Amino acid sequence: MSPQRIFDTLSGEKVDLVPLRPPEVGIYVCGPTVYDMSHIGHARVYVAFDVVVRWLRHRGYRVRYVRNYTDVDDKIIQRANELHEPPSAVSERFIREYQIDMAALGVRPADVEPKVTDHLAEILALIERLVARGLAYASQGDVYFSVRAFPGYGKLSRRKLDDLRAGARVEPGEQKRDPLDFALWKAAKPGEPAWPSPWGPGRPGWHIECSAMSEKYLGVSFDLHAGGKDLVFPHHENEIAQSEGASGEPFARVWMHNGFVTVDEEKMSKSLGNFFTIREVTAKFEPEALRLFLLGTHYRSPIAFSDKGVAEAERRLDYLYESLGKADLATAGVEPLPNGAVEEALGRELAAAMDDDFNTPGALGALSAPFSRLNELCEKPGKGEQRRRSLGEASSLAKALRAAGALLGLFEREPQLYLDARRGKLAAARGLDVAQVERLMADRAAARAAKDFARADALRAELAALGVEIMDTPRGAQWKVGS
RNA sequence: GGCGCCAUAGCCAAGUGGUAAGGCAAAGGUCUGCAAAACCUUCAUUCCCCAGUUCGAAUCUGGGUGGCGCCUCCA
Repeated sequence: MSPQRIFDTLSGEKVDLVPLRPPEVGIYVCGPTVYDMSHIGHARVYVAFDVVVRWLRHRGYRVRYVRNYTDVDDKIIQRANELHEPPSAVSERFIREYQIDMAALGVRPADVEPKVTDHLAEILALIERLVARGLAYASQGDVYFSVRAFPGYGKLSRRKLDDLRAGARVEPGEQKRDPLDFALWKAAKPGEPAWPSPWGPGRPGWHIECSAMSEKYLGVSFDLHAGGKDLVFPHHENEIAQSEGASGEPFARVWMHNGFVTVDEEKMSKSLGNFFTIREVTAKFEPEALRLFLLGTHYRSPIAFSDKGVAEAERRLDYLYESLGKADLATAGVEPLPNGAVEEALGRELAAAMDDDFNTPGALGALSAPFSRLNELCEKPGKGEQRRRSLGEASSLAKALRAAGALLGLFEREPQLYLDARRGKLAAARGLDVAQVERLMADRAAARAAKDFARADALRAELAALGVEIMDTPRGAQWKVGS
């Protein structure tokens, strides 16, 4: 088997995945800070790495996937104050909302989803190790990491300490020895959530949690660490400093970072205010269409979010489900043939794309020809023995396509359920009276049976005015709501 | 200012040395009572510009232009 290629931020090139303890692969993905609804940028990360995990498992790796929740943080506290709620109520609510969004997008839960608030002991132990090794120091209830004491600092983001100096920020009231130093532990101000520590009551800094929790669940050294590109510096750089500083061992072997979602050529972000929540988009479009849209661009490239783009993905998704639904009807009770050249090509092209740094656009491209073939077989199966062979091939092809889809987290639903739900939603959006449509459809069927084509066409026009498209099939007329 | 990324058809988007995947849109066709859907065909002698390396470059090197990102919370 050819090796899995992955672009590694640390080395700056594509590398072979060489697991530390094959066939196990440990992956840590930085999860959300739960203080608000998730936006499309979050959708992108978690869809991207959901596909990575699905693919690695398909390749036979035993993946241990850890994705945390940051449930203590300045922004959560601020939000809690605005809402006059305890911070824990805010974080718990947005964890639930996040889970709803992820489920809608077909993002499977990780194997371990640790929360910061459940890992104070591990975090405090790690900070103490850093202090003991001379890499961290306490200062008036805070504890800081001493960046200049860790020789490898900057290796992930390719920065020199002296270049960083100019931009380093010092918050008012901070007691750093060096502007580059960052907080491991923050002394609590009155009214803030706090845990006891050797340095007084306080809470963890942002970066230390990932070092502590990845070590607990994946070990000091592990295979893959991932997140959005914006985490390279300082978050992931700081994690390396903390983890390697404390252990003296290498931290994550390979680092993966996904590109941004942009709107009007700019990064989608909270501070710019140009973000769309996942919930807003999935109210308008099929959640799965958003997933398909996201997978249409390689995970490392920027992707320009637009309604137009998602709408196009949604039409494509309709096609995929309609094709599979057609195949289900046509091949009911048909014995599938053994896999042939089309299935073989599909598997090969899919693997070639995915093995090369998870090239999902390439993988989607590999689906096109087989779907065309599937439609051809189902619509024109021929007669007699020819028909048996056509439908047998269609049956095995549909199976192969579903398996391919499952690797990408696509078209896993029953086509008929998808199509019914979709039609219902579109009909409701248009305020269509489904009973009336069915009545007109029945009238038209009667007119057609009586060869009264003038009346049939008049009824078609009437339905078209309502936004209904008619499809005459060998099994009778079908209808759908035009988009 | 420092560091990094990107530029492929009307639109979206793969492809990182061997002669431009795929999707959308568009045009023609097959099928159909007429349609729709589906299927078939057509659709970049060319990959931002200039120079270079090479038998050969969208792919490598140098220069330019344009855009974006990180350096501060961010996925």
